[in-house]
Amino acid sequence: MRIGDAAAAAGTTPRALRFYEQRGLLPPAPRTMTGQREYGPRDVALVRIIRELLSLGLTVEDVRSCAERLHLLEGEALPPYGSNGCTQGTGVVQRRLTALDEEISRLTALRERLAARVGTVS
Amino acid sequence: MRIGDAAAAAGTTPRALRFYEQRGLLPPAPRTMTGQREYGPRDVALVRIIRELLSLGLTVEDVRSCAERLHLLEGEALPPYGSNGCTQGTGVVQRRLTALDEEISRLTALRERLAARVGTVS
DNA sequence: CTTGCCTTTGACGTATGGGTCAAGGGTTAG
DNA sequence: CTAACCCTTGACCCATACGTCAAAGGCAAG
Repeated sequence: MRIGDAAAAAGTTPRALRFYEQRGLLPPAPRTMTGQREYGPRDVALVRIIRELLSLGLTVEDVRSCAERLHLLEGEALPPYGSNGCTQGTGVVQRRLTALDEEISRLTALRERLAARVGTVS
Repeated sequence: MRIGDAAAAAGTTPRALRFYEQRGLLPPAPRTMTGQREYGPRDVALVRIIRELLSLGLTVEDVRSCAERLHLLEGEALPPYGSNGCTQGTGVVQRRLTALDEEISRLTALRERLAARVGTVS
């Protein structure tokens, strides 16, 4: 499977896959004799996981920091998320939750101050 | 008053003042014969208002869109914010409030989905 | 063999609110 | 007059998660 098909199968673009590899979210893909990347179904599944984690608000750096754990998964089984694998152990999700809470508080306070400026017109 | 003093008086930097002027938040400052910008106390007050609006979460574009109303203020009186001047009439603040609410909702939903992934470990 | 799509790398663009030089000229105190 | 600081414009920098473009080569079908 070449990059275009793998990207489509994972619901994204070749550019994103190269980006994930460059940033260490994906292990370097094996290459054909002519230098083209080769992907298998496990890579597609891995990309799906990465994209889900990113869509949940984790940063590229967050995912990269637990990328080794993702790579360690052998066989065809994929991690059940809640119980082991990447999310637990590093605390990266906890830190993200904290950051999200802080951002929500900040925006809420901003909203209130802004609303106070314009009165209770709503 | 030249730009450095005006910026200091308004609690910011010369760069910011040039930036506001370039982006249309401030009217173009009159120049000396040698091309240096000249500011008065009213300009300083205007910059303070701009900075407060920005700190309240309005974007540069938001403030620019009501810049004319700000410029219209004559005499030494400054607007009481809540009752007239920029904030009311254009709806820009209302739109910002809506955008803030949407962002808060988005982050809150994200927070919940992320928390659900990791379980109720907290 | 050629056409046309796919892949490679590298470099630049996106939006925000300015920060940070850099080169050249103004201004003021001594 | 000169040092020391101030001002001018222009251009590049930050961080995010890629998109887009470009030049150059690979691959399968006709």
